[in-house]
Amino acid sequence: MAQGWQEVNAEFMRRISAREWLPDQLIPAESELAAELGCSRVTVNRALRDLAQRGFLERKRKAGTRVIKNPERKATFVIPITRLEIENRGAVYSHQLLKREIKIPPPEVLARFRLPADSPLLYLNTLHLADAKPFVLEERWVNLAAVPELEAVDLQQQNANEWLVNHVPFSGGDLSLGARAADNKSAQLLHCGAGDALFEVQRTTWQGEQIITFVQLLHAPDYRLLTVL
Amino acid sequence: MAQGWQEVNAEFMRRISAREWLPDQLIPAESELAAELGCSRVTVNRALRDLAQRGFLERKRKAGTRVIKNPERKATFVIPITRLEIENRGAVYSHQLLKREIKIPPPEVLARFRLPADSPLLYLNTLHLADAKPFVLEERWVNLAAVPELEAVDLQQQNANEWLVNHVPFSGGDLSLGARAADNKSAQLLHCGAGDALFEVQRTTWQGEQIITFVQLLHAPDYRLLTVL
DNA sequence: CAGTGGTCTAGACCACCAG
DNA sequence: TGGTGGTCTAGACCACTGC
Repeated sequence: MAQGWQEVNAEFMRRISAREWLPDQLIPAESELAAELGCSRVTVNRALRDLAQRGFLERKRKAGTRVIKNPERKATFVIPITRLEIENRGAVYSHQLLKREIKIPPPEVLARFRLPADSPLLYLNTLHLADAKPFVLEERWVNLAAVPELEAVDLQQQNANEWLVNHVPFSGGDLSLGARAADNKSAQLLHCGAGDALFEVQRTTWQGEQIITFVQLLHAPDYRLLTVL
Repeated sequence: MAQGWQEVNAEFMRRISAREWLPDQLIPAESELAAELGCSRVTVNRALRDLAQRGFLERKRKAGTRVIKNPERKATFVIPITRLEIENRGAVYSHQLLKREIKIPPPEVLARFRLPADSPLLYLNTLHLADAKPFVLEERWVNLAAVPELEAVDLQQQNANEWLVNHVPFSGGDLSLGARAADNKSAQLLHCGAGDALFEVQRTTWQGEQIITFVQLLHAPDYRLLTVL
């Protein structure tokens, strides 16, 4: 007789895998399952809730619980702080602030911030190095209206990424991954050839309705983002 | 007085954001918080468990619960079935099976399968198209010892991805994302220039100890993988 | 050892929504 | 409108682990 919710969870998982519960099919109600397995309904609920969160079941009040046909596999990536990512590889982190200026960004950047056409933003261009070798080239736009304190920070010492993480916590954001050929300037900075295929990450971060920062990361060749399904 | 666990959760989140609970600092025990908020300990537990799962708290028996210093942002991507990904964009899906043969793979592939040096695998080369335009080029190796039924399937009709999803459910896997320059053959198939920067996904899928398949996806230029944090 | 989180139970009320 | 999942409560036992 199953006791813990993890055992119950595993048993339900088995039934799905073994096709005892068919895709698109309703499964018994919580109370029935609880009676069958000899545990409380709360335990069944915990197990089913977990399976639903992991994408194997769909639950609706009154309608009941059904098995999902094509369970979508989800991959979770950790969005690391660059310094920690480098240090976790056992390398020494350093960074160079290549440019820092307040200016009006190009229209495609302004559009992301949903700001009027003449809004100045803080532009930062930073090269992050691992063991003194170029690791990732960062271009960042910061909405100073949202984080005015950043203007006074010495970004030679602490990079903007880290300062923002520590001072503007728990915001939302979106992420876009792709590939881009290195232009001449990037190639020079990253010590690679012009035209080399580089892994690119673009991230917009906001808090509430306000957009805080837009950052584009161009990684050195051969960089790969890894995860487990 | 907070009643539901989501309210309790939000209140705790507020305390973290507002630095009432400082990073690296222990927070009161569940029973204390329950007394303070006037709800049961289970409700507090549910709220704290959620915050821990989302990476804001670290919980240890006896040691207590503490606020994490640099909360890691996590991004979740859905790993789509190629056909559905294309159809969700409103395009018509089709695919071409370019090659299908059973052969001994190169050593770097064999190593991923953890198989002896002379193990033959099923090799599949498939081009997936959206509205008849090349979308992604797939190279796949399948361990037929793990899924012998696949050998008899007509993969002109149903692509291997879909067949595997529907017949070998709920396996684990790992994922690697990067950028790669198009070689001549890939460029021709994807209708792009040789050397173009392409977004590459490599995925290994296993069930239990057995490795089922290794697949490499080369996306057409300008493809981007999107998600929300 | 003792305090913490992890979990189970039984019973209860409620929100939702398909029929 | 009744059945379903969502959740709360109070009390209890247990596993882990820092002291």
